[in-house]
Amino acid sequence: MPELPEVETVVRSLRGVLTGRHIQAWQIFWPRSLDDPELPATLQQQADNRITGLTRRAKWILVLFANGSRIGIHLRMTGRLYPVSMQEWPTLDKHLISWAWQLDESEWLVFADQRRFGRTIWLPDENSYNAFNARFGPEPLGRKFTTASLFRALQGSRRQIKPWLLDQTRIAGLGNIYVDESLWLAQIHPQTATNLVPPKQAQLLRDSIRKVLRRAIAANGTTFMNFKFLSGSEGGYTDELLVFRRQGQPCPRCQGLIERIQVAQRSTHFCPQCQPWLVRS
DNA sequence: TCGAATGTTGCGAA
DNA sequence: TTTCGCAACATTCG
Repeated sequence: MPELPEVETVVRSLRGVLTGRHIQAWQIFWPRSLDDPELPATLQQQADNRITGLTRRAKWILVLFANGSRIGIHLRMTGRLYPVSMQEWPTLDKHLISWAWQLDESEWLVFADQRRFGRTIWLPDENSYNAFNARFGPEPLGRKFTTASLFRALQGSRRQIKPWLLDQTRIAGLGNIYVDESLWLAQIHPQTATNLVPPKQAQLLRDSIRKVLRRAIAANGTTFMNFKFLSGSEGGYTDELLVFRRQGQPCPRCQGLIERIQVAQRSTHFCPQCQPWLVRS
């Protein structure tokens, strides 16, 4: 359950649950999910383990501690992060769980992950956080994601636009679903070379990305098989998808048939009729 | 049995 | 230097 809106949904739903709590114990079921095997011991040695907040950067969940250290959690394809009561905890099937924190008042925070791709990293200080932060491009919903900066960046590359948008060093947080949706809304063919996108289309693309992400966040994300936030609630954006996994169905804009092709090893959905190869302004 | 699945990384070859 | 394809990670589902 992986893209920006789903991660944002998890962060918002867990912020109130985690803020102010302490991690009393850490149970590890899949050690490889930890970037640093010493992380649990390191955390225990911290004088103050109070969680002061929860934020998101790209598709990472960041848990903030009182002394300025952070833990980053990436859900990858199938990760889920949710609280579980003390009563419920013993009944859980542990083989799907990568790790779990025991919080104050005897609640558990579970990181369950069917495919076990999810990762957890340790950012002890500002230096490590800055290095982490530098790995990503601008947040698409942030102030720095302007039409001018997007157009400039597009001019600097000759790659196909779809893999370019998926590249987290260019824009942070977009994944396969929302790239297809955004390109459809902006009427840009996914294989268009980035440097051939005219300024007007760049503006439309920037606005489309923000519109799609905002609507998805408002709907609590998209649910396929694995994404559920908190205990079992489903994301509502699944019903609002206009092209993703709708191959063979009529385009909502022009009634052409949605096609599915491979672009950069990812399944890609678009309308060949109203997303021409290259759009001129 | 094979292929594909919301993601990321690293390697080697154009 | 940039871009691209592929494998790997691990598991389930159709």
